[in-house]
Amino acid sequence: MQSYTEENYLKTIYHLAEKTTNVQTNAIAEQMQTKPASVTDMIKKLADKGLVDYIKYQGVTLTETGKNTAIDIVRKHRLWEVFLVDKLNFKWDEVHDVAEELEHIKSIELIERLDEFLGFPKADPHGDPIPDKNGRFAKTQFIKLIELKVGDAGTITGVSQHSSAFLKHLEKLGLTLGKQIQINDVTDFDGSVEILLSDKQVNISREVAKHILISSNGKN
Amino acid sequence: MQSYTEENYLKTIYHLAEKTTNVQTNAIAEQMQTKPASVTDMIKKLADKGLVDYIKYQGVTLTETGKNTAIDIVRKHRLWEVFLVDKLNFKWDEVHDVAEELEHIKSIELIERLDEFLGFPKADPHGDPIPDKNGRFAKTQFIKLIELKVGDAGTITGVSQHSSAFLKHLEKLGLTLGKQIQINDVTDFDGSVEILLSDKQVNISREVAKHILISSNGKN
DNA sequence: AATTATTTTTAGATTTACCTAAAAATAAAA
DNA sequence: TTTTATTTTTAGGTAAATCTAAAAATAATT
Ligand SMILES: [Mn+2]
Ligand SMILES: [Mn+2]
Ligand SMILES: [Mn+2]
Ligand SMILES: [Mn+2]
Repeated sequence: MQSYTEENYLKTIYHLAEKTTNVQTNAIAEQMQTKPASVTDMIKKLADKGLVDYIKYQGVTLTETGKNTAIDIVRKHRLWEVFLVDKLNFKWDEVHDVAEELEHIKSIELIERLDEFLGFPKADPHGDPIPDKNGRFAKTQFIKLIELKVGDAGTITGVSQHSSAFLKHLEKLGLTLGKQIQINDVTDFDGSVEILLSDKQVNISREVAKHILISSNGKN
Repeated sequence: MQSYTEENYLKTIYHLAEKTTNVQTNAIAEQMQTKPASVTDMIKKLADKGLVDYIKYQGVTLTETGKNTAIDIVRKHRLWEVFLVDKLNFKWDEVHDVAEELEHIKSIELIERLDEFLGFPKADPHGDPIPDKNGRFAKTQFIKLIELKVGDAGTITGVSQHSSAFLKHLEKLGLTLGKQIQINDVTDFDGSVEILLSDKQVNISREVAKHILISSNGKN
């Protein structure tokens, strides 16, 4: 049984490991809004518990057990997000902090039944995949919108940035999950992208385009 | 802002204060499965925060703020219990421990929307009243089944014992909330009570009869 | 009223999750 | 390959919530 704090560390390490194989102390500290010294302390504890492999100065990797635990927390987090949006009418930019707390409720039964109640959803409100009760989930094949070329079309199926400001911005522009888009033009001047969305046209900055994930379905 | 622990103390004090005006250290310790010394420490902290009035050796009482905080936690606890039973199909004897955790999730928005989602329920699965968002609730007028006389009738509207064993027992006997009952007989030998329930007859011990709450609706 | 029993509080420790400041190891630059 | 910069760890300490053992206050009995 892990403490809330341990669970948060495991989840953070898991997410960081999606980008770099060896997760560094400083990266964890930044993500968790804490100090590197505190991270070292916690890493030692997690290593003692067999949840991470740790060699001094070489960063950490999750063990099988550690990874499974992390995936389970991710599963809970995403299921709760679906609940908040689908059932309680939260907006997709409002759910993260509450889910951050709810993910730590310890009851297998609860999460099984919640999953069923929600109709066994495959993705959360941000398009991130929800692991099933065995921790399995399809590794979704996304392309960043910024990588599309003029003429390319696709469907918005995810975002790689979960800040409320970013999500609110997308919402205002009508760039929500499931929407069909096509690239009309890429502005020479600032690299901003002109998108065709249903009938209207929308212009988004490079920065925004980087964080929209597209499942490509045409024109190439 | 209170810690989970502080919230649990406040709730415990609130419940104990329903029975005795001055809540004693030992009573809190027993209820919270901790030692009296720990309780004294916590009481001092709660007193410093203005949540309880405390005179050494004289026990504690909740201040207005403390009472409001406690009621808010009770509200959350009971709403989550309704959610678990109504939406996730938990049995009434399975919800307590999970609700014990869920009640500490800190989000006013969450609980408002949950309340609405559930249809603003007035009572939890055990018949206990759910305070509204201003902390107000009707003080329900119950009679213990054991106090009824032969011939008296009424409706089961609550229980004063929440242990899983007790609730499972009631369920098996068909003595669930909303059921109409009538007292057929009280056995001389052991004081057990013979109840008419729909068409069948049920015999319950004095101990069980003490913890069933009836809203009397007839024959007197 | 004195004695005994119960309740409550204090004193001193422990564990968890943090912190700061300084030392040690590793990586990057000159 | 030194020197410098960055990263990571250690050393020593704090605050929250607990504990045990012992002392103090209150309540109950003789
Ligand atoms: Mn969390
Ligand atoms: Mn999400
Ligand atoms: Mn609780
Ligand atoms: Mn209840």
